[in-house]
Amino acid sequence: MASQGKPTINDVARIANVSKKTVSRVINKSPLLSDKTRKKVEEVIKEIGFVPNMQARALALRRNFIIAAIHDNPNAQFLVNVQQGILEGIADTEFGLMVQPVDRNSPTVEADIRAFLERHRPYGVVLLPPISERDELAALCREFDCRYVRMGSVQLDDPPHVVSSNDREAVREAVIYLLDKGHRKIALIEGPEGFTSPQERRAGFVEALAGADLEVDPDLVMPGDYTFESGVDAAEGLLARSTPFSAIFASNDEMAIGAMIACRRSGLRIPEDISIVGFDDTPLSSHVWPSLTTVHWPIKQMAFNAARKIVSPESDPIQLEWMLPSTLVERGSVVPPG
Amino acid sequence: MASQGKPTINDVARIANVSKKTVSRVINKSPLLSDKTRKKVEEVIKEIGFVPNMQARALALRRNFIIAAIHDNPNAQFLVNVQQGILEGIADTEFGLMVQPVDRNSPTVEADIRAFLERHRPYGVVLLPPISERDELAALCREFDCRYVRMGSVQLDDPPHVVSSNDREAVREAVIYLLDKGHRKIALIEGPEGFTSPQERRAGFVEALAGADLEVDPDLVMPGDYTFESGVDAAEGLLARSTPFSAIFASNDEMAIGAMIACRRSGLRIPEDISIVGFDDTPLSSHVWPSLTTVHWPIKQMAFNAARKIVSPESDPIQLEWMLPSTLVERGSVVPPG
DNA sequence: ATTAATTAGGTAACCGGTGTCAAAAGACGC
DNA sequence: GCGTCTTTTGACACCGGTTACCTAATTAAT
Repeated sequence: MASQGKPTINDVARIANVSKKTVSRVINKSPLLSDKTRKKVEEVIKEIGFVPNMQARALALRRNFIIAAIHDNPNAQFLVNVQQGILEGIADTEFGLMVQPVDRNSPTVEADIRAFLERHRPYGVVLLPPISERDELAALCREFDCRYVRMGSVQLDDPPHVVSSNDREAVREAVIYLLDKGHRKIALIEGPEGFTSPQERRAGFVEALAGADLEVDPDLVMPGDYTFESGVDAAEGLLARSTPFSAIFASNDEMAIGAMIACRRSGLRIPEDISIVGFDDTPLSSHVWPSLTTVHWPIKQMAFNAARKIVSPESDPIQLEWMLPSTLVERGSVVPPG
Repeated sequence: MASQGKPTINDVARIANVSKKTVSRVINKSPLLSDKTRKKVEEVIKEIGFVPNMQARALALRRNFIIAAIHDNPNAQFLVNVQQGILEGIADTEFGLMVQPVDRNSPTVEADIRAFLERHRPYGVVLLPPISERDELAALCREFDCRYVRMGSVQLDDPPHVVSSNDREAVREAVIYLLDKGHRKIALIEGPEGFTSPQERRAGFVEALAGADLEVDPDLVMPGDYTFESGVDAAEGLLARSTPFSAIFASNDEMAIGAMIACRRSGLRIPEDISIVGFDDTPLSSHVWPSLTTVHWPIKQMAFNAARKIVSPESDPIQLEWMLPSTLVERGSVVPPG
């Protein structure tokens, strides 16, 4: 039977001696249906192992059961966390997850995404940072009558469609934590330019120093691009400048770990000589030695919320927060200076 | 126009003053069609921005354009590599990628996967290791008339459906490399039991030693489960046993890096006191200090080949290899002993 | 020129579900 | 027992494509 093609709604209708529509009502749990017929049909369904065909349903309903995650972020851990979050968010539904990476630098990004949406017409889209910041993509989703949620590190001005984290505040707290430990000369390794998340993180850094009546020393600020290597380079750059510092705040964990390694190569001990704080709380951060004190970025929870927002927009029993706090995770890479 | 619902094949037919079927022929590049009509229809298509509806096509063709990656491997880098490989493999097609993680330990894995296949009926499935080793899953795919390719580290007995790497041979070479450097006491940190990939890697290890007339010292073999922590534990265990050794082969990079850290905590220098070789060639392996000499596992290429095999089973211009070599990448974690 | 072989294009049914609306069945009041 | 109201069910068209089959128009062959 299985190999003879899967049974269809027509088979069920014929065997149960009812109309297609009645079977349709049963599988859609329509309330206007007598218990007797419902039971009868359900038995037939179970007996012949009928499973409704999604493709047909998608055509008739003019909507499918697919959520797409569109991203341009090559970081593996980030991506996997997001995927897990979304998958948990749709776990009790009929939805499935598609992934579509795009190249942020390609001149055809927009066309590529359009082609993807045209082809697969996902019911909903989760736009991942940093490309989620582009308003054109949101417009594209609207054009395709496609629900969308943008994940970001900043309050994008697209109210019902945003799930964000409060990076600025979290960085502020992290730097205040360093200040409380007694650090006064704190270096900053920044993220790539042109995106809001590094900006927010920088803003938090600046605010924290300002709160302690300190100014940002340009000699203690180094650019980076969120890669391990850039963290190494940045730390080496800082060390070369010979402006003393006792702590580093790196805008993400990878760079923080790169910085740790660069410091160690220069004969400095972590945390005795240099304290380091990262951002993201990747698994790696607890694996390095010493383990990295870092800001937990609730990316998985954000992705979960984004997915819930798409699959059950209003009536979700869980009260979902659209602005999630990032929180400091104290580990072993910070001690008082000196 | 865009918001008024997307144009359909009927719109094209009406405007171009031809039948639906003719339009269908155009979009399917049917050869039995005059250039004149083709051009006329193509113009209309372009003009009104018609894009064929996949859902409808899927229903009529009784097949959709989705490849699913089913996996139970939580390793982020692995997963992302595989996804990238598959995506590159389908890049010039109309296919999209769905991901479906499963819990290998759940008693309902099989039912879960069945539900997934029933719901989404993907055209093809790439089964990722280690769960790809389970023959029941292959049977499931066959039951659903679903193309499938199993990725593995060993020649599974399912000929046209397997893409594998030659782990055993690669490990053999890696250990011979250590032997050539002069190491005689080489420890092994194994992967989790019950899967073939660690077995293959172990077999390669044993073969290499045998080739040098050496026997495996049980004191120098430690179990692991491919996690960082287990690498730390294993190395500590080895060190505690006080059977001397000058090199470690770890069955994957994470454990190798865990072992590096454990050794260093014990005051041993890498590579001066202990040489270490890993397996996988994750990005991390070139980021640690010293960088890790490791076996490159061509997982991305395997995934690419798997995808090609699904989307163009016979006629692929590229001659695809189904057994890919893993090759040694020499970096900084190995020196002669003593 | 006539017929046969090709080629171009159209018609209608179908893929497997869903919406609309009306008919049938049951419940209720008198 | 009859009409009315409500609940349950079915007929039918439709979603947007495809296949199978058929006809009309060319072209080639005799």
